[in-house]
Amino acid sequence: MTATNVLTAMIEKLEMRCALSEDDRRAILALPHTLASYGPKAYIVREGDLAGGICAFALSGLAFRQKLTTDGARQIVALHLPGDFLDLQHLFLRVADHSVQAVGHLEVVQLEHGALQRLIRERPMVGQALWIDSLVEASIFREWVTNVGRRNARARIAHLLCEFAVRMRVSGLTDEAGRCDLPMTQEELGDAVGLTSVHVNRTLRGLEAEGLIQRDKRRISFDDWQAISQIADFNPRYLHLDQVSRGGG
Amino acid sequence: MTATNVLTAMIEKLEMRCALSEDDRRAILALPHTLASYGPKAYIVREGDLAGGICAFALSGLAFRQKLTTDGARQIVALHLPGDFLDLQHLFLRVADHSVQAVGHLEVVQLEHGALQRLIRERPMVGQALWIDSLVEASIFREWVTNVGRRNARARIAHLLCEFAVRMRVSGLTDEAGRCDLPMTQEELGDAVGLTSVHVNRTLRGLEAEGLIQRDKRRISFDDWQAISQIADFNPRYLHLDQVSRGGG
DNA sequence: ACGCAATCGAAACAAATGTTGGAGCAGCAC
DNA sequence: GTGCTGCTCCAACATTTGTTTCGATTGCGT
Repeated sequence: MTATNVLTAMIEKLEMRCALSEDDRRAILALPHTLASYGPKAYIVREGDLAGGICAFALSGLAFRQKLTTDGARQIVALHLPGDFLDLQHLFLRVADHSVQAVGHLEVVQLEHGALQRLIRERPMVGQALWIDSLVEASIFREWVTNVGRRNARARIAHLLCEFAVRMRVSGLTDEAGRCDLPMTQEELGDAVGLTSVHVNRTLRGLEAEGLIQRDKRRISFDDWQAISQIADFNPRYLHLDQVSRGGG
Repeated sequence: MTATNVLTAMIEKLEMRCALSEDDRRAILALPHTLASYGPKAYIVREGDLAGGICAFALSGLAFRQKLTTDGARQIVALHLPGDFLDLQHLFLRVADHSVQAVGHLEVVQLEHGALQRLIRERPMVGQALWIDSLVEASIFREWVTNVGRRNARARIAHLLCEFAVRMRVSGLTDEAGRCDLPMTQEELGDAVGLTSVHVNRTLRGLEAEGLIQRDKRRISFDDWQAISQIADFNPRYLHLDQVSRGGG
């Protein structure tokens, strides 16, 4: 992947958030940046870090955000796919309140906070697009609170699958058949939906027995969208996929 | 409360997020605004609303954000005190993904989205302060995911109390003794921490029996901060109270 | 191909939390 | 005051979810 289309991917993402001018795009393409890659379980940001360094944009691979409790339990609070900003959430904060970790192999573009902040000051529309992106992430956090707080195990897991599938589809990452696989261990799944891996295993086997999902090794997929999204109580509104049409504020 | 010190409260809040210039403050004071008040359970924003109208800043009273599931369960995803912006989260979004509701009697200043967006464009530092405020809210959402997903009933409720107490203290709303009361019904408490009101009741009685909290009618308070915050696994880092010292980005 | 480590599948049992239903009590409208 | 209405408190019981443990399987490095 060349330097140019690396930043083009970022422009595409931002244009999903609000309309940009030719000057905006030029300014983005002029950003100083470096490519980096992380191995499985590598940390991109670590809770407690003094932020203010680097903001990454994912090109390929998966990552998640997580928090730890004092007794060692982990809660995954967000998933990230290619095309997501990985720590816009810390852009203006002094110290990281959570960690960001690669799932498998992960490739990113790194941008310095300083450069990004300068861009935001000089190209307000780009700033707005970034702001909107962080607001959409916040909306997803709220849905996760609801998912973990008010749905049972079946619905929680189904909901996670639905969110993942929709986001993959929107990013053009599903296969020809429109299917996609979620390559997480059952323990990671549990940490994302507030369950133990044992109960995730039970629930997953149940869903498979009912013919609602298929599993192959560590990958989960499904093809009856209607059925699974109903079980999940899934309404994509919170993903704010309609932002494009808004144009600039 | 006069129009002037109404906006002064807003300036104070924003200066907790980043340093503002004299011009910034003047621009804020020049904002067109109206006062409004809501009765108990009145909606300030309703899920599904086309956003783009009004952004409120709370002057007195409590409010919370909530989402509903299809089968009617409610999840409260945030609490708001005097001095909080009530729907910065929707400032740039087309349709509201959740509701904001008054708890008791609530007084606010209303600002039009258009006016706010103009202010952001003309005074970038004010924009940054608002952005930071929304990032801090997002951080609180993440902590709530963790609270609901990975702590037991005792810890969850204690954590909510701790968060409330710290935020009240920071806003200068505690009484002389540094105590504060949380005037929510047990059902509302349950909806905030992902439990039923029955289990909230059990847990609350347990905490009181152990001498960790006191209750008077619908109000809960405590005075052994050490004890309660340990039970809650409470670490105030996620509230990002240290933003002030950062100055401008 | 071999062996180690991680993950999955599974069962028995334990604990936490939810459900239902109802009694008592406070606040509020009249 | 009287009668509602909503909240608190409580108990019995049901259900979901967690814990522990272990064998089977898979992935991976050599």
